[in-house]
Amino acid sequence: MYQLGDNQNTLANLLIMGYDKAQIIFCLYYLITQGKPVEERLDIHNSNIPKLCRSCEVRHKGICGTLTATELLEISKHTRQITHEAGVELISDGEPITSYATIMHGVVKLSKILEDGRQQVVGLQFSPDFIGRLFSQTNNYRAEAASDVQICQMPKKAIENLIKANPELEHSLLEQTLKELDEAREWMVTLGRKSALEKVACFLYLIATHFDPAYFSEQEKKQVNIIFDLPLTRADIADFLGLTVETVSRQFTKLRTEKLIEITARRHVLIPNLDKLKQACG
Amino acid sequence: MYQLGDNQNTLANLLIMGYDKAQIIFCLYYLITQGKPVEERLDIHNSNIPKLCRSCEVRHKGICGTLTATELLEISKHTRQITHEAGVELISDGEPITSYATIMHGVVKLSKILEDGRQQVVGLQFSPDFIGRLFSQTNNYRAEAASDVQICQMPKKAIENLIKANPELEHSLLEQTLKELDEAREWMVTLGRKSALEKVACFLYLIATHFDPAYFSEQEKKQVNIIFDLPLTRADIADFLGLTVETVSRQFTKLRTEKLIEITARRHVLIPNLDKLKQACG
DNA sequence: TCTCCTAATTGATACATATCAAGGTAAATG
DNA sequence: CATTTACCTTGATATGTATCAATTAGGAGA
Repeated sequence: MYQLGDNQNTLANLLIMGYDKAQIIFCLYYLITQGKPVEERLDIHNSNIPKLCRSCEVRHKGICGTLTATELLEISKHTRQITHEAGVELISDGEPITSYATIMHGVVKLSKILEDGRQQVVGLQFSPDFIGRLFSQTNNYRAEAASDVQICQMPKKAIENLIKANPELEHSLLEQTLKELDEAREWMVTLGRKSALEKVACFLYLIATHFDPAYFSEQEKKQVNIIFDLPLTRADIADFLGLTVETVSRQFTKLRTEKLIEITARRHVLIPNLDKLKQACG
Repeated sequence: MYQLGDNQNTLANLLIMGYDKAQIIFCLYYLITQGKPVEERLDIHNSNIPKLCRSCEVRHKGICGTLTATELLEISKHTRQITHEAGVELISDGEPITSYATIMHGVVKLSKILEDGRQQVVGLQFSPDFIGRLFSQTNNYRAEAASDVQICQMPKKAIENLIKANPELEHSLLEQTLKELDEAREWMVTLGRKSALEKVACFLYLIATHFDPAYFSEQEKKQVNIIFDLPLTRADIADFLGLTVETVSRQFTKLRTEKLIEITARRHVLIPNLDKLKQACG
């Protein structure tokens, strides 16, 4: 039998802060396996950076990059790093917003669904993007883990208070929002004015240049093949491009016969020449 | 012969601040017709609000709503209210950004053009929206006056300095950017997943609810017809919806035969029942 | 008021993509 | 290891929208 002890209050606070049951169970699991209070995870003697954040790859990127050590310490008291399997719903359309998150690993798919079931993917987000609609009571899209993802989640209130106190954080969020708006508008051109083949080429180009930027730029320098696993199923790709699965599949084979891509396993793609692929984007 | 006098420096400053020739000629015109220095337009004895802003309808809306009297006075030294005819290009894609603006009247069309000439309208903006891509060196879309528009223009530097000094302004801009992102994503659903008829219905619904909100809400209360002039040509509508002019035209006639709309003159539209139109949006 | 010019509509046809249907393939499960 | 299942591909056909072509309507200017 595991004794909660002082952690009981901590867990109660999680409830108040809007964490859902699954998240709290995760914390319980953490406590039991680690066998020590949550607070101890922050080691301020060793360094000014919270223990939780020290090994975090996005620590200096995204919104965390703008925070001071003190702020990071404060916010890290409320954040939880959570791993989700592909397919898990992170945000439900129309539901009240309780928390925000930063993507540490993986790809998150934002989508909207019409009453009759038609679905449109309205955005893909990668590390270190911030997910959740700021300053709103309810979500107006659905977010789902496209691949296995690791996110750093924090309660709505905590972020909102931090924003009020830190104009630099708000600036960073404005920059990300502007970037997302640019991307959304760029995608509108693809959705509205491009052929099926161009759409699929665009999608592959997007993934090739976003999925693992560090890896990509190395590859790019070497002028060799770019290899990656698609983070989406054909159905998701179709919903992103405003096409059907069948059409997406046909364009994949077309690109393959034109030697613009190679497909080994279903999701495994190799791009021999990124420039050529870019030209196929229209 | 008109003597510039002290205004010569003021005009020279306009050049430095990045105003283009047309705008400076407008200022000259203003000076000549008013016969007094630009600075006198600010009357700080009468009230704390700059004279230029006092009669402005968007004074309490958009970004101006967040400014203090002092800030308004400061910024109004650099702002110029400019009227443009429909069709005038306000922002050129790929060009350096020199100024931003708030829309006072009219509709502004944001578009992107592919090398082969295909065009996609990526946004429509109404009063009191802010136009221009913040924190970027170059524009990544084109902005054009869709109707005759009146804008309040200010140099890039002036706004950026004001943002640094005033977190509330940055918050307001973040809110608008988030709203635009919501709208862009909503439109992606329309572009990707809706039929031509639904697209046109959506467009009409959008205009009906945005064009003149004050007028609309009165009409709405009375449950009577909504009447407005379309701010776009059929070609622009087609580029907004990812369709051709012919298809747009056919859907207009279809909606007309289904009694969802009436078209008197080419651009003049009457909507007898907004709810029915909304249902046609899918 | 008339004429001209552009915008908009309408018609005929072509084509791209959707839809319906049937396999095939790789991973998951017993 | 066999079986199931979900995912993907391929084929045949249908359909919605684009394209090409002609006509009409409306507003600007003479």
